[in-house]
Amino acid sequence: MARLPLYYRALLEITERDVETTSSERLAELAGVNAAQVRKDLSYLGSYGTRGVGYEVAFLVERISSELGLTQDWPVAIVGVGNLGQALANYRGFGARGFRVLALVDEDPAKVGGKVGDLEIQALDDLPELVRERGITIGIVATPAAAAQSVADRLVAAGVRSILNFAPAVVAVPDGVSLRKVDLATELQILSFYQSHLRSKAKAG
Amino acid sequence: MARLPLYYRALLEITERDVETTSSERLAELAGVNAAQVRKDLSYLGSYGTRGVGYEVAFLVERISSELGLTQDWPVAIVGVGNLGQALANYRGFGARGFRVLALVDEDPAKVGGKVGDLEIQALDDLPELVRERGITIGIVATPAAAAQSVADRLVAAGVRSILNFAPAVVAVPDGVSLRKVDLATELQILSFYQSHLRSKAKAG
DNA sequence: CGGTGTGAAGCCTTTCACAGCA
DNA sequence: TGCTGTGAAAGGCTTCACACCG
Repeated sequence: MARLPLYYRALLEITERDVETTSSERLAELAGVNAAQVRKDLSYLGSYGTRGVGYEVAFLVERISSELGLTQDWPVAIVGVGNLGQALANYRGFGARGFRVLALVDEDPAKVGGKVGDLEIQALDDLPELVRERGITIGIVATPAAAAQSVADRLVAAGVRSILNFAPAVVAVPDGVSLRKVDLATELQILSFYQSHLRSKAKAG
Repeated sequence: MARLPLYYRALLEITERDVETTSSERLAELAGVNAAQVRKDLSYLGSYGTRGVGYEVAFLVERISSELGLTQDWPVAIVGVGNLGQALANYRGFGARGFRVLALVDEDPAKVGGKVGDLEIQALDDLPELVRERGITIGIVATPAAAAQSVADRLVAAGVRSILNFAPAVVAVPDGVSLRKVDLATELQILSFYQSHLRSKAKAG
């Protein structure tokens, strides 16, 4: 369920305010969705609310953490150390929630051996070894479009089962591998579309 | 229509191969969607296909460009010049399609006056002036979560009607303003969810 | 009372299937 | 014959509305 991370964030916010209990309505507001939807989503995890009262914040945080698999660390490899790859490597938002960038890989021999923070950039051929030794479970593709499919193939071959693709290209993966994409140019084009048509309400996708 | 950018990209790929005509099936493959969907989407722009033959590539590129508003330049301002903001400022993928980063803004006085590439970082208070003078139409929010809402408010107040939010926070905007969000931590959490549940097929969202 | 849990309705998107035209 | 354009069916997701319980 793609909304769990939203609820998770909302609950953390509530926690910071030392509130012990919350309602679906309050959660809905913080997550920017409908209250009935919150209840339906949460009921999918089990009946953890108290009628007339609401949900116990601490318990729910625990429950969602476990559902999202945030109780353990997930070693991440970034392939393609250009502008974007470097920024992602330095981005603090990842480490905060158990995602640790433990490998940087680039095709360009001139970049191999260089460092970003504490991490050394390694060659594409080292991927299988890196995945094995560092327990990499998630691969981030931050290469140009042309390289994306072949990089994804090599990640899969190395044993990675989750891929986040930033390259502006359609990538195919075998069954059993999860793929998500973030396409910056597409996002801007969608905004441009709405701007041209003077409509309102681009969905926050 | 959120799939137009995909078709656009697919068509550009086809153009590079000097192919003059293409079918919905071929487009579907390149865009990673269903063929019937391609036809339905394109028919929404008008009946530009030839039965028994397919679509004329050059014409369709033209038509979609105009629909997406890519025939003109869109000046962009980036607010928040941390790791991510800097990377976005340097990212070539934007400029390629008419999105020009013409302003960098940061709240931190220590950063104001600094440079990223040719652009000088300016103060938040300069936003209205920047928007007016440089014709900014799109604002990119690359601040920490806590600042996101207030930055968005200031962008809107300055006259910006399209916002792309990278901060991990829910942001509200008035009617008439388009908002899209890109949440890196959420994407990873969704992958983590699928990984924990050993399922396949995370939708490429 | 107040707020959850949930069947049912409603809405929107995707897919099918095929008529119709070059 | 081949591929588009599109009505109709299917499916999925969201919202409503309310029974039920603390």
